[in-house]
Amino acid sequence: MALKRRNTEIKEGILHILTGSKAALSQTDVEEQLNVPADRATIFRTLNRFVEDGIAHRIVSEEGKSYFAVCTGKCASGHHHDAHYHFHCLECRKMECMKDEIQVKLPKGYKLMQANVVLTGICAACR
Amino acid sequence: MALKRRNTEIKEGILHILTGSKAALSQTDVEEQLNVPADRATIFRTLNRFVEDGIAHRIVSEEGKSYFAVCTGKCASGHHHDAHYHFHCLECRKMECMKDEIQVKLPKGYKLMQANVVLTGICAACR
DNA sequence: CTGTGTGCAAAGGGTTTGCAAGTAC
DNA sequence: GTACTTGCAAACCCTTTGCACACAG
Repeated sequence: MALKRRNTEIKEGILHILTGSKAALSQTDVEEQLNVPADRATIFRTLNRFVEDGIAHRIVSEEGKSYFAVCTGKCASGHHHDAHYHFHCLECRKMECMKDEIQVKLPKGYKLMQANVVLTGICAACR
Repeated sequence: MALKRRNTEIKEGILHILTGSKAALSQTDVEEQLNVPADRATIFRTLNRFVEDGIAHRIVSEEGKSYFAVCTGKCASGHHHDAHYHFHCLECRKMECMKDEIQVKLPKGYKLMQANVVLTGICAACR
């Protein structure tokens, strides 16, 4: 079972940033946008806690960096429906969450637990 | 334009390993399977060169690690068709290349250049 | 008061680079 | 001989952890 959570300024600040952002944000992004001073480790732990608690989901870019975005409705703790895909723009570096989910037809016997789908290219705004 | 390539034992050894493997391999995997002694940096550069030259493609796992696999036919230098998806087994840690390609319907104006699709779970062999 | 949250500092792990020596052609 | 390759060593970047103190409930 999960630990109890407390409300703190930092947590709410981070959540507010995530909620207000259309794109998924890296830890560094969050760090820069946060107006409350906070340690790297704190942000790291907070983001991970959000993922654990089903508040946000993590996307790993093709560069190996983690990005975070608030979950849209369907996510529950430990059971994410984040099979929607993401678009990472090489120009503006934004990691956008796309609405559509990918359709996967896994062979027999395979148990799917998570999906990490990142498309890379140039977004509409940058062309 | 690309540099000229030379044939060396290390390069051929690495290529042989990749060709003979059904799963995509990490740099460490290659390092362990290589019978010729080779430096980390060399393997790193060789793998990257393979990707540049269109011989192999790179897949980044949900953990941020890179995996490499030989391209299947359609890949050309700088223009990969690696939109097929990959399955990363949490049990045996294998990164399998699946044959099917994902279908993506990108919004207008988006230019797709690369895809990194990794599904995570338990593979058939591990259940 | 109890246990979660935070900061500081340091380690970890994979990736990347500079430079000089080695070697394919 | 030229220029691509390799090894060594070190740097890099993001991520992660230990520990002691701060603070919400």
